Amino acid sequence: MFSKACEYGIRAITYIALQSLERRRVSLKEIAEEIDSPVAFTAKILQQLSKNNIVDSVKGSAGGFQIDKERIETIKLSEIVYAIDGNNVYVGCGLGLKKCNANKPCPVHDKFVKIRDDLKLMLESTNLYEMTVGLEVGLTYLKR
Amino acid sequence: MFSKACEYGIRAITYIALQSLERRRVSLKEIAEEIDSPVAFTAKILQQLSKNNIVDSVKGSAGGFQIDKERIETIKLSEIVYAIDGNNVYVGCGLGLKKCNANKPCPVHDKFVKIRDDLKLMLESTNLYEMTVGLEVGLTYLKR
DNA sequence: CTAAAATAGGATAAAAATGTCCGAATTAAA
DNA sequence: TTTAATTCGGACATTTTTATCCTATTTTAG
Repeated sequence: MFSKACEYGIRAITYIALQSLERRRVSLKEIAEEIDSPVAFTAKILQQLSKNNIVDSVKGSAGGFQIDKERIETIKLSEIVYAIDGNNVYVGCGLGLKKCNANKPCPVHDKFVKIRDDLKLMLESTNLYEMTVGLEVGLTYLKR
Repeated sequence: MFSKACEYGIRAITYIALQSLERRRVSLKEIAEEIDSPVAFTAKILQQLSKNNIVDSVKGSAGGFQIDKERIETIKLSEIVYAIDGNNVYVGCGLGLKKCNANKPCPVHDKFVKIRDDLKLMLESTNLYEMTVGLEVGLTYLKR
């Protein structure tokens, strides 16, 4: 559904959000360990998310990544996905047609629109805070 | 959502089905033209679909691809997708975790399960015949 | 001021997906 | 029986995605 980069990105941001709730700034190394992802690759993804103002990065010793506590509830899963995978998830024909739309639809246009709309709605209505809730109490996980 | 190979595959099979309704066997060349796909790559995909008994291939002059008329209504979109992309679409965590399940779920497990189940249901309940219906009357398209 | 710890970012490498080429095998028709 | 039209299948090429490496830069602490 998403690229590997996007999967790592979501997991990374979720972990950062969890720690940011307690005002802990976390290092790339810690993030990669906690979400079980390749360090350098994760760095690239976080750079991109930083440029898109989803996460704040601080250079230097004692630097790392964090998210404004107030923003954790307002950042939507859709924004993270968009920052990494662009609008590939939403746009584009299920059968790969360039100009598939309601006027000139592919044979499964309507059925795909339904699925995509549901996905879009889900991503847009899921915020970062919800994603952290289960983690604290060991109900949900970010690795394995 | 699907790989390019799978997109071409679905379009190819749909075109073959459309022609098979009138007992026309079609060549690779014709298929690739009608669905606007790379010829040699489409050949590989059709080989695979042929091995999975979704399409019949006939070698030699006047050879080509066709589907038993009776099977067109029973072949499901899900079978085509499975033959090319395997169960990637259904299985696997949205965030890329190896062992994500109801017991040890990722933070968005339930929400993804919902989307995936809907997609699965859609693919399993869509047969090849429905996909050809609009094509004959110019309501749906397989290229552009 | 220096050293250590961290992110930034360019260059490169490896792997996977996509796409091409060509000869072999098969079949129908001339 | 030869030729032409076709699929089959292996090898190769290209592009994209994933991943690594290394140096530069920034910042804190001593």
